[in-house]
Amino acid sequence: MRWSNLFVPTLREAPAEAEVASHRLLLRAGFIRQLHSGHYSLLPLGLRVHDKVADIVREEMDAIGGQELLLPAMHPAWVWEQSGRWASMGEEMFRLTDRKGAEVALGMTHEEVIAHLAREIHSYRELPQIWYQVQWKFRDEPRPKSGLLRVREFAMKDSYSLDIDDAGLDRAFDLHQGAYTRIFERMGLPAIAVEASSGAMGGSASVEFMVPSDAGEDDIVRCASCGYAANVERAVAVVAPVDDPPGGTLERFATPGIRTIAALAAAEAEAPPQRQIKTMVYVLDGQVTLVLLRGDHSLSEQKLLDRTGAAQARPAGADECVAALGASPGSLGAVGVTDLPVLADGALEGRSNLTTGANVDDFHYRRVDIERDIRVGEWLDLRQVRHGEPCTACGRPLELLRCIETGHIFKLGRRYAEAFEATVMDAEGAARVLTMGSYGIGIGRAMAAVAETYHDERGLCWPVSVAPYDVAVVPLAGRDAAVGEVAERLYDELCGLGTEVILDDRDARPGVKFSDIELVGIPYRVTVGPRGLANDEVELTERASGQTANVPVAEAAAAVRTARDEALAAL
RNA sequence: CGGGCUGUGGCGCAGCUUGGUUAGCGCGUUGGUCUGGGGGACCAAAGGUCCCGGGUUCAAAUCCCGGCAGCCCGACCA
Repeated sequence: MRWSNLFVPTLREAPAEAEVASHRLLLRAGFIRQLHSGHYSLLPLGLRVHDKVADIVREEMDAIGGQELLLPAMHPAWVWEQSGRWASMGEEMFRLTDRKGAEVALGMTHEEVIAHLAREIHSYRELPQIWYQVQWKFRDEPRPKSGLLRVREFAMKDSYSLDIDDAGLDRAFDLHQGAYTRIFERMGLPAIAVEASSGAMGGSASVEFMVPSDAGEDDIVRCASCGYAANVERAVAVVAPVDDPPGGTLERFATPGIRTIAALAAAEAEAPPQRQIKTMVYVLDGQVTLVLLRGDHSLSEQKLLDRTGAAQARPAGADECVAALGASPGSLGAVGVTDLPVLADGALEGRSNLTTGANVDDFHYRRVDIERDIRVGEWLDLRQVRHGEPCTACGRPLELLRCIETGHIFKLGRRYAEAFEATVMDAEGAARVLTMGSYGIGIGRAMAAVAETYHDERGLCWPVSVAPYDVAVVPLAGRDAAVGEVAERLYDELCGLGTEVILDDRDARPGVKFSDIELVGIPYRVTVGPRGLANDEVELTERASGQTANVPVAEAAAAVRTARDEALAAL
């Protein structure tokens, strides 16, 4: 490809709305353009990277026996009604009505469609199956952001395993875990497989693939010494015991104007945060519920959902607190509460001589013994793990890492197959409901994660496996015709060797060409100039390291090919 | 959904507080001359519903009301 024919609208300055590196650079380098919040056009270079990512995914899916298919992006409402998700999905699903008045939706995932298709399997002899597609998903995200990282329409590779029993599902799950590990390795992404919550999907196992990045939206916990890794939604850590001095009888005392844990700790020597009870009022599926944590701990809402099985949780409003407990946030507590469910985090178990709100504005209780004074309905793990807390497996400090979720695999079980009556005959002639797994990778998000991982102050630095082109040949022609001829010859030679090459044939100054090529992030640059040609040499520069070597013209193409192949093999 | 910020040529911005020349600057774009190994110089030119609608006023990019869009934080989110 000649640069002069290529549509690469590079920008010298990043548009003001772009904040994170991948967003800024993909815009500046002419890979993407926004049409609308959360909807991006992939320009020629962007599409090439996107395709390369998708092709790596396809190769590894094929390698574990996956079969590619393509399902509709638009679904009739009835398939979602059949699984019960038409009602439960809420506003995240784009819904519309066709000319006949029929309700339809844009698919945000395809479990239903797969389960419906799976009815065509009748015998255990036809199992197992792994079906996958690279299809556009539509999700009406409340807040699209960060370029390609969080959008409302995006390509996802989603695969689904169909098995007759749990052992088969386990096998399919393990195959996917292996495939995902190879996929991210090949893209150069240092993805960490972590235990995760399966969230609204349910299921017995759930692993997320997380790429560390400040641009991410998820936190994981990792133990560098034993390898334990989990999403904070699920992570556990050792809680160092707190020494409670001997207490005594419960006592109410005035705390005028004190509304926060910190303010109470400042006012009361006997009430440091770890000796307070934090009382949070939540509405779980419509039921007002008290959630108790140690004062210095914070609640993980996902844990609350997972542990209680509630579909929805939201903090109660101030008015709801007053209605339920008679006081406003800041003076709330669970002492004496008998008419509301009380959930408490395990870190509070056995504690005494604590301080908490008295359910009267501007009053707290001291010397609370949690077993004696509070009727705890259930003890649950609800707290969010903090950086540096000891690992439960090996005792070493855990690290908290911000990450981009690039893949998620989980076992669905029989929920969807049951809803669609996807059953097969087993060897004994009995009907058995299929069990399914569901496995996703966001293609565009993975691409953005690579951009987040590989860039510098000059621009993008794509790993060769996903780079839009392998090499750029840059003639510094001026009026020197020989330079142009050598560049053309090298271009042909490189194409012939199977490398993907751009010839920068623009009549532009060297600085312009170099800057653009570095911004775009082509892994190798061959510079052809009169200076080098005087010695029958060209320069070979590696984008990532900036290292340049002089190479005889006759050997240049082969040198590029070798360098590329070696880099590819190293991934 | 709550909080904050922003909408002015393709991109980055100024002008708005205190209404009043022909709406300006840098970059980019087009033509030309020179230049030719890191965004070069000079000359000439094109390019604008100042987000939209209404209002106030002799007069609105500027003030007022309403809307829309975008970004950030939070909430939410396989």
